[in-house]
Amino acid sequence: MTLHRQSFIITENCPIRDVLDRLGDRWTVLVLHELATGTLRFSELRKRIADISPRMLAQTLRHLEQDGLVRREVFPTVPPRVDYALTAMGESFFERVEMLAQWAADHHEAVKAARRAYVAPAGNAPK
Amino acid sequence: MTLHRQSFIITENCPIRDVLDRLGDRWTVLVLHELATGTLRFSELRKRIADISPRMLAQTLRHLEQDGLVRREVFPTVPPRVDYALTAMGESFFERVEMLAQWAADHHEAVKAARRAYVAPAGNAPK
DNA sequence: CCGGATCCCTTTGGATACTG
DNA sequence: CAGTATCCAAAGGGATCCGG
Repeated sequence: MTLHRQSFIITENCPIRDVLDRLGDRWTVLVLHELATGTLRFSELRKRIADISPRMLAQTLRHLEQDGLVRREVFPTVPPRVDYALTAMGESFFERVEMLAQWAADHHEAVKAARRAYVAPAGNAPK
Repeated sequence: MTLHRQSFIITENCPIRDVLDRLGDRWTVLVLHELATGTLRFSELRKRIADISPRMLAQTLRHLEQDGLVRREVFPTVPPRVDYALTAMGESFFERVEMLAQWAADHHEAVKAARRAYVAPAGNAPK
């Protein structure tokens, strides 16, 4: 999500953006969800998420690591082994995300009902 | 965010996805933030968000309306006037989003510090 | 086993033009 | 005023190959 100059809330380093940009991509929440269950290796994460490509898994983990939400530990064995785990900050972040997920679960039926009941406003097409 | 078959958490109608897909786009949170201050007209929203295009504002509002988070009221006057306001569900949703934003504000410095301190793992480039 | 580099297709969203 | 239609550029992300 590239940010744009000149907006009410989007300033150069708006904290809200810094968080939401991460939630916006397709995999971050899933990775956090899996790591919340405990330390996992790269290949274990791949198995659990199943349809994530190694490229996106690595990228997602790099971002989370960079932000201090995930800790990466390398074992110089052969074959190599790399462990990933949530940091304390990662856990506290995930708590909030879970609360949002809880809201979603609680209101999912209401949202789906609203979608079914919805009728589009009469559009005014040009031409 | 197109969902893919066969994943641990991503099922056909995963509630988490239903929520996060909305948070992921660029404008939803901003629109919610503005509407949280009270009822607004289309053009008022445009002024407040400033760099949103009419296309994206309309699209974002349609989505929110469809999900039952925003109520749309048309006045058949001339010139036309359309009001937008959060529904009760929209307000309760925004509460959670704000809690996430609060976390972001609280930890923004820590995250930025982590980013500065971060050194990329020794890459293994081909060739 | 871990994960970077490259290629390429798909989706998102900005700019512009137009209508009821 | 309140939108919709169309076109197009940029970003996201999958597939594949490769090297430590």
